Amino acid sequence: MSVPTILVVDDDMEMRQMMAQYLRKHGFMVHTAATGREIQHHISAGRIELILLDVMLGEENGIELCKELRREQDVPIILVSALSADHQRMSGYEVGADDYIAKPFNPDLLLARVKAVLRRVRRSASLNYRRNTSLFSFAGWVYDGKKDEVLSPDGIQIALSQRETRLLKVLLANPHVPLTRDEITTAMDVTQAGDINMDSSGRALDVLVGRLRGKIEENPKNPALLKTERGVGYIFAVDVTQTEI
Amino acid sequence: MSVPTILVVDDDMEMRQMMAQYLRKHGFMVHTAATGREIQHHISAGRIELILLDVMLGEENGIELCKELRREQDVPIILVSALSADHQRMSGYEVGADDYIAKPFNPDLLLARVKAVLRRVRRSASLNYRRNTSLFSFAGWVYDGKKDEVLSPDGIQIALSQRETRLLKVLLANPHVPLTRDEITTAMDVTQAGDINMDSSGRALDVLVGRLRGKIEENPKNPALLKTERGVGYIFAVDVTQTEI
DNA sequence: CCCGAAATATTACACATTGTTACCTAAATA
DNA sequence: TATTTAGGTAACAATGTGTAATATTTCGGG
Repeated sequence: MSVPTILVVDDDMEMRQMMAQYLRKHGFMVHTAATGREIQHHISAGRIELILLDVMLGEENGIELCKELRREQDVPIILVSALSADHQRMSGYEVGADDYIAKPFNPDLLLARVKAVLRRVRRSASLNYRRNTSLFSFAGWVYDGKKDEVLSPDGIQIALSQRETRLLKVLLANPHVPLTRDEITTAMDVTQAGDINMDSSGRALDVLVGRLRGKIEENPKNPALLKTERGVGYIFAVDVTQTEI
Repeated sequence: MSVPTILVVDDDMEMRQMMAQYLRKHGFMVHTAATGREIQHHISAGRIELILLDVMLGEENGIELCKELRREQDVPIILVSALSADHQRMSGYEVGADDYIAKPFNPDLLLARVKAVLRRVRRSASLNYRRNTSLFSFAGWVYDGKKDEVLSPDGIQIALSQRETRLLKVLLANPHVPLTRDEITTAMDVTQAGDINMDSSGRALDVLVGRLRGKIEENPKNPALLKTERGVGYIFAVDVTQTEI
């Protein structure tokens, strides 16, 4: 199993099947389980992306199970229960559930809430992922987020140093925004954890900008891309007003 | 503003204040707003970690606002509304809300659900962070996964070069395992995406090992930690059989 | 339009990092 | 033991990067 899968846990077979079928009908991969033991089994076996957990699980207690799962795992859990009093709901949230749905429920609403939780999880994941390796491109310039080089609009590879790459990354990630020296300096260090901070006081940034211009600008003396915003800092932008013949 | 803050948006001042006060009482930083315009303002001004958004916002429509916000932002949103019919709830989830709470609500339950969403967001974030920067330690040697330095068992900081750090990281991550030159070479490049592959043919690795030994070994000529496995490669290990006086 | 102060650019230099090469030593093997 | 082979290391070269000194540009006020 490697496709993200929802695990439906309920000791009532009918209920279990109903939920599973409904979710499958809407395009999800679904596995089912009836006991806590089986949950563990599924989790260690593969990629469970969300657990729909019944609170009253025969001998076992869904709340307890949820608490245990949370100790080791970060799998999102939606509790489902016939107990709908506020204090019962709250104990569900307290043990780390992501949502708490009262039975009987409207299956469409269940679906909506499942989607909401998944959306949240996936979003956070992809955002953080991008932070490190996404592709940046602007005005035809492409940085692959990995190698120390950029592709010019003509498709020519231009090798950069590590430091130059980081500078470019920060600027490309914020096109048309004038960045202050401090912002750039900070961002360059944050960009790649684990470095001695660059001293934002000295002229290091200016020198670096100069070097980068030397590599990516047609005419470094009169930069068309990496421009200076006097009194502010630098900006990566295309001047649309500029009349090109 | 730099502390994570909850933004409460409701055109009814009493309601707004009530929610804000309650959340503040429970340790949250809270800002309030009455219109969509103000939301934008708060978001661009600083770190809003969660928005509690009333669905019926005078002239404006919370659902629409939510949809718009989602287009650009990833801020978690909990919708609050007097409209509690299933289809109304569902339209809330559809536009990307993380939760939908019906008025009137039990403030404790609101709090629980706010916490549930924040927990989810923060968890995902910190997990992804760790993915890149976990801590390695072995036999008293600690590498924090970030800075280019290690702590010796005596707690002394030893500065390393980038390359040395990567080598150590690979070795620390596989203690007691003899690694071939190829494995080390590959791992060092994979470790940090975006590099020209190190040529595993030359003697670069040997030289690097020598340099690292010079920094971390008591007696570099007779290494006690970073040992050579002749015909294989290198290994980071403590020889327990060795009788130390 | 010119001057001077402030901001930015550039140049020269110092130093660290890192790979290569050549030569040396130690270990394995016949 | 002689020979062979793997690993160690010194010296060098190519880069990368920051600092400091110097040059240049920009912009507001005479």
